[in-house]
Amino acid sequence: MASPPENRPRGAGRPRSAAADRAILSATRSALVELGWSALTMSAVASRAQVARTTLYRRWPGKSELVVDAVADLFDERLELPDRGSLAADIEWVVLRFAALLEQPETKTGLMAVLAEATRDEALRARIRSAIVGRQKALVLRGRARAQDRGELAPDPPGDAGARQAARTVDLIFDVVAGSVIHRALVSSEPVDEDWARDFAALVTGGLTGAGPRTG
Amino acid sequence: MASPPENRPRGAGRPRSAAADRAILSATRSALVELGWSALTMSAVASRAQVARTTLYRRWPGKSELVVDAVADLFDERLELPDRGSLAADIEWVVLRFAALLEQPETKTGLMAVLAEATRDEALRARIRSAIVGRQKALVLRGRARAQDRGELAPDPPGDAGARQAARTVDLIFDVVAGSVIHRALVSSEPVDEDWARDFAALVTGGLTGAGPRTG
Amino acid sequence: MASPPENRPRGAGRPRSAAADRAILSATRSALVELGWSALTMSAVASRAQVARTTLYRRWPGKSELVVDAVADLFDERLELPDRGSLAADIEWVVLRFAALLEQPETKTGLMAVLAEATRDEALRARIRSAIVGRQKALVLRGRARAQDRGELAPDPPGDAGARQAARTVDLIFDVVAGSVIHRALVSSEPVDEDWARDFAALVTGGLTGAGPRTG
Amino acid sequence: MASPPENRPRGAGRPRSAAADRAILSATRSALVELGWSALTMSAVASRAQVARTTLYRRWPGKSELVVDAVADLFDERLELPDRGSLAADIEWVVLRFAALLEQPETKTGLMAVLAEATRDEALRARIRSAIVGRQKALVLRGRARAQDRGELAPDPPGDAGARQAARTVDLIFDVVAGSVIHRALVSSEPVDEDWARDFAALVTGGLTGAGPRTG
DNA sequence: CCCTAAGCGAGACGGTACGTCCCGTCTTGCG
DNA sequence: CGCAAGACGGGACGTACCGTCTCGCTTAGGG
Repeated sequence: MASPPENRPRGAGRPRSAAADRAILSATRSALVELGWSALTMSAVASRAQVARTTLYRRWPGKSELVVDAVADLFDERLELPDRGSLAADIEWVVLRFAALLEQPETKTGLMAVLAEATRDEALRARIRSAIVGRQKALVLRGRARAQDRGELAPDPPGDAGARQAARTVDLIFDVVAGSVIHRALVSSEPVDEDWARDFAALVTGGLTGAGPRTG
Repeated sequence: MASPPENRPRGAGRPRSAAADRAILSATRSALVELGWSALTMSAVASRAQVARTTLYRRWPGKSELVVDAVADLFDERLELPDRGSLAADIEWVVLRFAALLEQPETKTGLMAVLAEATRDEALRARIRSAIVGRQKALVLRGRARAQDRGELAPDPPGDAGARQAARTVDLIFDVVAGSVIHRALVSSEPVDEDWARDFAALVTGGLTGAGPRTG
Repeated sequence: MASPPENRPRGAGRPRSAAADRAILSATRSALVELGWSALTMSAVASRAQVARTTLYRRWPGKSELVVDAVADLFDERLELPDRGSLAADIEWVVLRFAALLEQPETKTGLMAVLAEATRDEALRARIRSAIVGRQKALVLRGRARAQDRGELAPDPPGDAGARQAARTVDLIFDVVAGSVIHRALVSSEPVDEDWARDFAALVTGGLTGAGPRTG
Repeated sequence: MASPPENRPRGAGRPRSAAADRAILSATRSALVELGWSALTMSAVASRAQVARTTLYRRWPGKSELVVDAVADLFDERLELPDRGSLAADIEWVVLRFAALLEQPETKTGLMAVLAEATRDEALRARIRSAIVGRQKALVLRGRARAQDRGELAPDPPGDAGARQAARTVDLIFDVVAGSVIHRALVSSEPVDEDWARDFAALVTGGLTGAGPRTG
């Protein structure tokens, strides 16, 4: 759940309203869709959330951080990976699932804007990774393990070297899957439909089962 | 060369200074690096370019358009693709080449910012595609043709269906290559080094030469 | 002693801390000196008095009232009028005494600020008159009586008309003395020293003993 | 005429609107009357003057300075001193004239507030003296000269000592007249009517013609 | 001796004004 | 007409206080 960091002493003083938190994040998302990043103002969010502007600043340092948290919620939804029978089918499913997320205007606008803002701000980048991107990586891990169980992929070699190699592969797959879908959807402005998903899954599966990355 | 559209009547009055154009675009790039997108102001550009703010507005409608033009220049550099002997080696070379471009702070910041801005603006998105992204696609075409000459990839089937199939594959490869590199560099914040490029190239080559996208 | 009105039911519950009252008024005075009226905030007073902001509001309705009470204390000091032997000497003494009070930064700032605030608020003006200004008038009465005893001034004529006439004169003297000193010290920004006091006393004594106000 | 200092380079750029200046000062005065010092905001002034808030800040650093200039205008009115035939009558006239000024709510509120603010700010105090208070002193000089011509007052002794003595007397009278009237009107909250003016004039004339300040 | 009503600290809350910065437009005067 | 300079109306920013409101914890009487 996305919300401002709660490392406050607690005990003294009136507690913060949890309802306000929810209202603010929700208002941020809807305002983001209607106004876009640059026209999104703290005032707009505040008035939509029926909350004073100061309350926003009490919880978040600025627009970027607020939007990151607001957008992160959207990526919190079900991350289950139903077993579709084969590695290729699993990949297709993930791709379409992710694409559906990027279809939603709020996700699209928010994600890109926040990424752009993060270009110059490593702290923000880290926040994005932990709040949004990182948790998607679990999917890759699960799908890979399942493919190994099925015998589609070779099991990890034992030992430290094997673990390192596995991690490298997971990172690679993750960048390829997420990056390709984002690029297709947001840069090329072409639909990520079933056809594309099938082509993409075939490409990746072929690469993985055929040669696979060579050991460094 | 990026510059403001020149569909002006021409003839009467003092002509616009070409030197100003150059100074402005260059100032925009340097300011973008130092300040980042959001802190980049027209005033800042104007004072760096030793130019009045009015002069900027006479040539570009706003910040986004100015930055797109300024950044586009950077992608105009050499797009040659030396023959490295194999498909995998060619891909590696392209990846590292592109990564080097993204290392430059101006490219990184500018590209992401402009993409984010474009999320809500199809006209801007088109401008980006034609000015920046599109011309990269030529590389993919050339590399693929070369691999077909070498026999690494099957030649395109004849007829319309074959051409469509070829176009689909080119688009796919392009999204995969560009997207993966961008994601690795700008989201995961991990280096796009020779090791990663080799792994990536192996993955893609395996997918292409092994199964390849099935015909829809 | 200045303090918040105590018309509270009394009996049940924890009684208010008298120490807090003292700390608050003292903190108000010191803060007033260091910060001036406009920069003086309830928060500043609270933190100096080691007291919660709420405690202030429980006792005073706002800044003006708090400052009036705090400043009034300063005018509570010794109001004795030693017999200096002549009307002129008595006036000199009063003038220098008052000037010394206005030298103190807390009195100066506080008095003017409170007067300004009172310009639009008759209730506050009344409070000031009764808490601060009014009690100074006793000095004039005493000095005048003494001068009449000495024979420097004519005794009050008997009857109502005489009393009214006496009251008018006292009011006049009071405004002249207080007003002149305040103007010299706070507007002209010139020192109220012994020379000035002597000149002033000479002027007033001359006016009083010579012609004196004619009967209306 | 009160207005922001005009020590700007001049020549380049669009000149400031003089109409705006007038509108702002006038709006300030009316807002001051209706709202009082503390409720007077820059926004209120701006909207009354049909001017952007930034325009205010371009010309004055803050509220205090703006109000000083606005109030100063009111003291710019006719400062003539008609010859009323005697020193006492002249003084009466000046007193009533000044009192009439202080009756106007704008003058009253503005003057006191500005004086209070100036208590802690010598620069502001100087500005007040030069813009408001100082020019009133000319009246005293003229009245005194006229009384000397009439023979009511002794002529100034020649030489430096005489000039110094004259200056001291003028300063004294000025503080006494202005201070007494202000105190009567704004602190005692009593009317400065013809009766009071006559009493006051009698007191001062008596002091001047009778003993007068002794030589230090 | 405990009960209870108030005091008290802390701090969140809805507001409002501040003074600054930038936007995009407009008016100047000089080439 | 281009151009530099800079005023203009407008709007968002982030900060500081305001006066009110909840909290949980003292802390005195009064039963």
